[in-house]
Amino acid sequence: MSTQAIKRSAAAEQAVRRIQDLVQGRELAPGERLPAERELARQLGVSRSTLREAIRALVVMNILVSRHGDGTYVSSLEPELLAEPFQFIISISDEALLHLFEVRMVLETECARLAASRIDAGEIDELDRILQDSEAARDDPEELLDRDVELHAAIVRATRNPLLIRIMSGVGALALAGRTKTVGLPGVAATSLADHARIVAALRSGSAEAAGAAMAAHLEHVETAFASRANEDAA
Amino acid sequence: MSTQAIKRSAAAEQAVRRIQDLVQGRELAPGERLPAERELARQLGVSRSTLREAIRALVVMNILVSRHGDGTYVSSLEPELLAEPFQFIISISDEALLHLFEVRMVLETECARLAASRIDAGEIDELDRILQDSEAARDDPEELLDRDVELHAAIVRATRNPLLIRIMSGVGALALAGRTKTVGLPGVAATSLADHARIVAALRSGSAEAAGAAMAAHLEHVETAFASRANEDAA
DNA sequence: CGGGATCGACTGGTCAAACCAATACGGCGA
DNA sequence: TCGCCGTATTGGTTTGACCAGTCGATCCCG
Repeated sequence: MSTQAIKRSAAAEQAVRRIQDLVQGRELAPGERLPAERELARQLGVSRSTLREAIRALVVMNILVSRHGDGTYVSSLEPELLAEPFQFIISISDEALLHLFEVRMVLETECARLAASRIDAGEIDELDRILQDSEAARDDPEELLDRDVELHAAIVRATRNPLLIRIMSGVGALALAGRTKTVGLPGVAATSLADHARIVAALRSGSAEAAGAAMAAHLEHVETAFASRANEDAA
Repeated sequence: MSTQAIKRSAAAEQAVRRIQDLVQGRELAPGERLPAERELARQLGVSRSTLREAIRALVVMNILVSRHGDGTYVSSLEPELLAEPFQFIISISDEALLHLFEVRMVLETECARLAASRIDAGEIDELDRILQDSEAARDDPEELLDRDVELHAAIVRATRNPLLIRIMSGVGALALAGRTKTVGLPGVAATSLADHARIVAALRSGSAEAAGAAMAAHLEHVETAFASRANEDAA
């Protein structure tokens, strides 16, 4: 490890950058162990406290992993892991519910398309199981909502795209707030069950077009149901 | 601020989560000032060192901003700002970059479709201006990159969907890291100029289909250019 | 001789108290 | 009124101590 003393000011910031560069430059490989804090602090010419601030920052970003009593290691650096904190960016927003349907329409239909060509047998089995559970919970709105969320999440996962999964889980968190308002509407539950079955069938057939269309239709059903209820409320 | 003592173990981790929740729940607004470290540490029931680790982590993620001698503030929370630290992800692996292309393909083509039906004359003028500036900067990669980003951002804004704009500005910040790898490739600049002109023309005509197709074609060009470079590197 | 319990060295986690350094702000003087 | 300066306040860094897990070698017992 190439290490040079760090000037006293902005020491923590520079320590972060230094370590990050070592990781980025592959001088520290995924899974590799860092020197002990006391030793690394000495090498970098900063105090242990300052170094710990730097390490903590990188741990929170899932670039490093600290194991109490053992040591600090470079994480696997899987995109899935590194993308995790990214979700925060979207979950910040709150004025979003109005435009949520549009975003879901864009993202989820395309997710369904991608999933159609990548989903494997095991995942299709999982979708079938969720459908069965949904049927069984036909009269339990709470349970139905959970299965709803589970189904959509499983489809997104089948895209195998970590970034997309992160973005959708952010959007999904927002969607949850909206869904609690729509699931209770008369007829929506039954319609959604049928829609979901159609989506899964399309995924099984492997047709991207059919899967996308089925998802789009589903979202449209929910949206119109929500819109009409909003109108009734206004009346 | 609602604060409760934190159990001694995993104190730093919990302090991060606590503050993050306050920000996410808007109990701490963008630009708002946090209590002084010594005071906040007392409120959270942790030592100042531990609290500083938490604060440092959030500073590195651009969620907080510390000003020496002044105080610690919540950042503007602009998506571009929050996404910046995660450019690291893209630079780490080409795999992540491919995921990013996929996400852009999904989102930006749909943005172009939406924009086609909502864009107004003033925005089209702006796009024309950007195109002209791009032409003028044909031989200045730096400038060309800026205009590239500007054009894509303008199209996204034309969707008039705040949530979509938010998500895309996060994705756009990530894309920045990738674009620096692609802009310099021979032929890409010229191809992109032509692609951009075609996209703007489609938007002017108001055809959602044409706009989406033009955007999809553009992204595909860039992706294949990158993929072929990656192959050359491997050879 | 084999295997399990034990102990100690090492590692990260937390705390405390002090001092440095930059900023804000109020009072003072020109 | 304007500008300077001092002081209180705030973040930045350091040091040293102790707590709390983990690992591995050693020791003892069966």
